[in-house]
Amino acid sequence: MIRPTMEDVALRAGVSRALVSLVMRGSPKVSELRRSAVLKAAEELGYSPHAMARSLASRTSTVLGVMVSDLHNAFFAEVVDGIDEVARDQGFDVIINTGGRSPARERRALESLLSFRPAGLILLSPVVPATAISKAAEQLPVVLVARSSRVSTVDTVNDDGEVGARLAVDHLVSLGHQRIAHLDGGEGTQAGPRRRGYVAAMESHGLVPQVVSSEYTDAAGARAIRSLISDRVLPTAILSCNDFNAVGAISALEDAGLRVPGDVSVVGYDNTSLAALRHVSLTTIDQPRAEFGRLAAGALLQRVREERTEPVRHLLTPSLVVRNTTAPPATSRRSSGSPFLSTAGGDSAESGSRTADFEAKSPERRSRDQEHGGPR
Amino acid sequence: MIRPTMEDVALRAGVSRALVSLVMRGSPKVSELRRSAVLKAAEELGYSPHAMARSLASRTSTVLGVMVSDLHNAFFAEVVDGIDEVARDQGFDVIINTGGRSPARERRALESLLSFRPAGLILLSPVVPATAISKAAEQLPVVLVARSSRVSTVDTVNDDGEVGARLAVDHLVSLGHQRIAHLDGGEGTQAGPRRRGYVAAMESHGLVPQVVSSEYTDAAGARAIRSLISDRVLPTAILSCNDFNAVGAISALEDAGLRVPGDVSVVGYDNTSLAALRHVSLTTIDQPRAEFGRLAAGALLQRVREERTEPVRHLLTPSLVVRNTTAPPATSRRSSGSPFLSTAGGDSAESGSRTADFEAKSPERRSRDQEHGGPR
DNA sequence: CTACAGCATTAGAGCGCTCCAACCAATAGA
DNA sequence: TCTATTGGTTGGAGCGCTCTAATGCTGTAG
Repeated sequence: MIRPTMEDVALRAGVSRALVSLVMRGSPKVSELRRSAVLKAAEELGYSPHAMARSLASRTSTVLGVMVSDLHNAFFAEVVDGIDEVARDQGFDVIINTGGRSPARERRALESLLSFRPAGLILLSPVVPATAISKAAEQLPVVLVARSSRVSTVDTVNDDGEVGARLAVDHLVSLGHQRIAHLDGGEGTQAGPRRRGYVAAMESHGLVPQVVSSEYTDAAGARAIRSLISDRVLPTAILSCNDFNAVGAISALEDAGLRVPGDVSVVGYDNTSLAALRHVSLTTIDQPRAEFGRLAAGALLQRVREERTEPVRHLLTPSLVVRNTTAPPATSRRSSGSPFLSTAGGDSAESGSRTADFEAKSPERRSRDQEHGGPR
Repeated sequence: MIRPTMEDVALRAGVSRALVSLVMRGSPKVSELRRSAVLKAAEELGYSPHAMARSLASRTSTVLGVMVSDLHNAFFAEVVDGIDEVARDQGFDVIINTGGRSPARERRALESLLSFRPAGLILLSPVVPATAISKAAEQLPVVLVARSSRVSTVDTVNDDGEVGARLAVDHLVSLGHQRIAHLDGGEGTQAGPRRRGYVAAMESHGLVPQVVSSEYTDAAGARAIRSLISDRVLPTAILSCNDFNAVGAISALEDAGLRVPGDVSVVGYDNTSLAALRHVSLTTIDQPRAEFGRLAAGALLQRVREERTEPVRHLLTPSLVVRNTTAPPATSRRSSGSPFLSTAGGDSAESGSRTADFEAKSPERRSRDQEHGGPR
């Protein structure tokens, strides 16, 4: 249970501790003779450097701290992949922490991460108050992902929810839909931009927005649909605030005897692995998650190396992924649809002519099966 | 960007560094006067102790390292929840790392974790060779979750896959099924016990096991079903190796015009959040994941405190969660079923009488909606 | 008045490492 | 021959902290 120190290696190799240090750091100014002797001794002793002592002595760190607000969400796993990739390339280690979406726990997690004196911090969608973030930013470089900030010492990486919502609306309009409702994400940080994008896109097509209050869960999606049905104001297409919500919406629609996409089209948001399951096969908006991670790590390392002091605000463009939950609306003339579909509204007739100007950005259909490994 | 040290606090409070140290560690042998003076100075300076310097000086650590083999899998998130809970209670910090299911990356992740000289290590379903694990175990306490080991210095926490598979088979038999196939998990660590449990359960009911080679992905589940259909040996019930596989199987069944559970019942394994989605509503086997984490952390801390030296092997009992993908088989007399159902086999007629002796262990139906938060 | 607790406080060594300045050949230049 | 120069090597200070032993300071007993 006791690990050998540099002193032990030096003794065994018959050199000084300082020389061992040089070898361990790959210094070029060590003779081949000594180098191999040291390496051999280290190998025999099972020595590996003590990261904390090293960073204490060098007053630098090769560690990046990452706080994940919610480990249950696979969204973050992919961001971490991107971070990991860049960090590894540049010789940095990553340590992760989680706050479980609770401000108190997150605060503790932040403190804990800080106590390691990492070179920098990446916070994935943190829920702690902005003051806690800017306080941390006084001590080391901080990058925020999926959360915005106005503090000039922190960089941010976000997706452009307005563009994403617009992509979805354009897609539905190009299919011929005119009555498109948005199941809103409520308080969620990204709900605002998505809602704004939806409203703006609808208006730019001359259509009437219909925002239904909902949440980021499948239960909330189902609830919203049931209320639309009982109010007899069900549209021909739904844009959910995220994939979970969309899946809940689909269930409720099917429970009511409606077919997706036959009677109602549904678009999700996030392109979680859930959406890619053939059983679900959800048309949705994809965010370049790994790219989020790469950009975040890149921005952080720039700060760490003091190559930049002005803040960077990455706003990534999401893309549309067309799968099997969207289709042209059932033509109202044939009226083959359900009795739930309301006949009111639709005061814009010319929107069909805009179909042509739609074009999905890099639609991806690649299978994501690899990602679904079960526990072993 | 420069953090204050203990020295700074001492100076400002007009005391010695050693006294500050005592206050920081909550020592009782400090007068109230000095204590508050120190605390005030620390607060004003925004001081917080340097974890690495502390652990270096004290030659102890309050950090538990956790290596997660796959962050994308929500299974591990819940295990981490359990670990976190216990660790926090006992004043330990948790740092997480991931190896992305690649032995090479995992090895590096292990090294990285080790370089922090944590008090102990928990490895969640690692794929590194056993030698790497036992080498690590020479340096600090190690607990394995979802992977077994024979090394006497490492503790393990696993679910009893044999019992889980038996629960599933018993459930299906109690519904009247006799032709039950198992879609096998192949090389996955837990696939063996599940397969053995399935075979043993089938035989104990006097039924003929039908093991179909598959994998832990939804694509593999679909593939397996298609081959069963084309071979005309589709049973009335399927026990998948995990939930993803089950969802793939269900899709393939539905694509072929079969109804679940009307024509074929399907049982998953793991009770991932996926299974709980109302759109999926999968009957499955639940593992007490948070309990895994709690037990792992508990076992680790025992070793850390040197309260125990003999290995501990936790084997937790899974439970059946009945949802909507299982039902009694379509009676063959009416033969309303599909042309795919083979008529061969079924050499045991008395198994129906065993229906009564089945009882699910703590079947849980509580909604897991809370867990499906989208990114914000 | 001295002795001796008992308590609060502190000096100083040291944890495993890095880094700087110094050192020591060995070679090159004058 | 003597001084620079270079490349390899080393001692020692110090990173921010803990911990042990020693210190000073009451207060009480002898």
